[in-house]
Amino acid sequence: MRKISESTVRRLCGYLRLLEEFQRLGKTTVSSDELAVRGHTTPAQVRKDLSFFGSFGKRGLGYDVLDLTDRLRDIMGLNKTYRVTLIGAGKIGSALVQYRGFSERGFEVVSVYDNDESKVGDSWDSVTVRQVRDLEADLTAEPIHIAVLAIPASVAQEILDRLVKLGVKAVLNFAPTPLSHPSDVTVQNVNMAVELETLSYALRNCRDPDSR
Amino acid sequence: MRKISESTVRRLCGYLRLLEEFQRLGKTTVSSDELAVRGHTTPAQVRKDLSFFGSFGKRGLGYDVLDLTDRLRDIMGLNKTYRVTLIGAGKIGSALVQYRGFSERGFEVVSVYDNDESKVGDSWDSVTVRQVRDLEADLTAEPIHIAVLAIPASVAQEILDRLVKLGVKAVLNFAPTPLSHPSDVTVQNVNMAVELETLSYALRNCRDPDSR
DNA sequence: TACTGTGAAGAACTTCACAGCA
DNA sequence: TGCTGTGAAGTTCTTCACAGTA
Repeated sequence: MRKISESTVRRLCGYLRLLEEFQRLGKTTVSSDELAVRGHTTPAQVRKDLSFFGSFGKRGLGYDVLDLTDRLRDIMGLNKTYRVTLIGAGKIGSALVQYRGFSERGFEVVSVYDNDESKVGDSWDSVTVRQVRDLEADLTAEPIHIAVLAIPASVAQEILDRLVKLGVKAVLNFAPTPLSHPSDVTVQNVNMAVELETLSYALRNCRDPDSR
Repeated sequence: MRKISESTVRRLCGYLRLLEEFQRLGKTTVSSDELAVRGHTTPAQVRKDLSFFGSFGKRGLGYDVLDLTDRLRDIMGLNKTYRVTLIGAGKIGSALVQYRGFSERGFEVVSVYDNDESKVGDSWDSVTVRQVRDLEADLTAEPIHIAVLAIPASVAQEILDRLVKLGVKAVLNFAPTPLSHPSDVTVQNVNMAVELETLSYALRNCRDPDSR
């Protein structure tokens, strides 16, 4: 299949969320126009995004809500449960593990690691915090699909290297530093500082934030 | 000034972080090549991004680390303190308020709101959780620069509308729903579900996650 | 008739390649 | 000589516009 751009993939996630909303509202059919208005994009964009994967609509009618939901879930690989491990038992990690959207969408946190002995052994929901030095032994015994890095920038590369050696192919990185990794490993970066600074830039350049 | 793309702005944040790193390492001068390698981009991209704002380098030499840091901080509007309010005193909100990178970079959380009476009055660090119905009175008395929405999708639009009426021009939204807002208001969306689903898509489409 | 699916046009972004300067 | 700054070329992404069909 042709290479799909990251923006398309991210929009597909959005359509999925909107479809679930339309479903709750009792709609059985939806047009590219309705998806576009609700999702702040254009009908052409919606149709183009979907067309990369096939023809899911009916001309003159639109898309069947349930059918399109299923197909998108399939395209996104969301019809299975993913085993997730969290590295770093700090505040961000804690908030993430407790986040319901996580498990609701099939992402199950099966283990938490930290190198701080005072945290090791703590019980988090149903999982116990383990020593990060046991990573190799544990992940070899019970492989995981996705690793979440909620650790300081200074140790992120080292941990990522170890995860890559263990065969992990998908990583969600909260450490504010660019990480090197083989091209068959996907690393998604989430960086709060970048989001805030983007807002700072917007305030700075569109209007003096103190001028109102 | 010409319109700068969001990708450029996000990369500028990255350069800033790298410059601080180079500074800690004692480097006084840096080339577009070094920034590119460390930031996983290209030298041409670095130079082009910077060139939108001026000529900060010396031909044959590179960029002065301290000088470029200053100029970038200025471009990004990071030479001032921003007053931030957090709406939603749940887990995400709690993790955010405690996040040090926040205050270190000049983003000061000055108030927290919730509509849950059992949370109102709680002390969070130095701020007390307030009733969200006091939003109008409080923000009129003491305006803020940035609002962070850590609330359910179902109430996010309503709260945003109230914030817009109060003159807030920058919002960081953690609610997993597209929000409508005037074009002079900047809304940055952070959506954990999208990040995880992007990883799911990558696992699904590059290699069967169970095949290793 | 109403809306999809899609080539083709247009816009935005990235990379190239080289002139110009310390 | 070495590296920046920048038009021009190349590539990717978005929008247009219309043929096709339920």
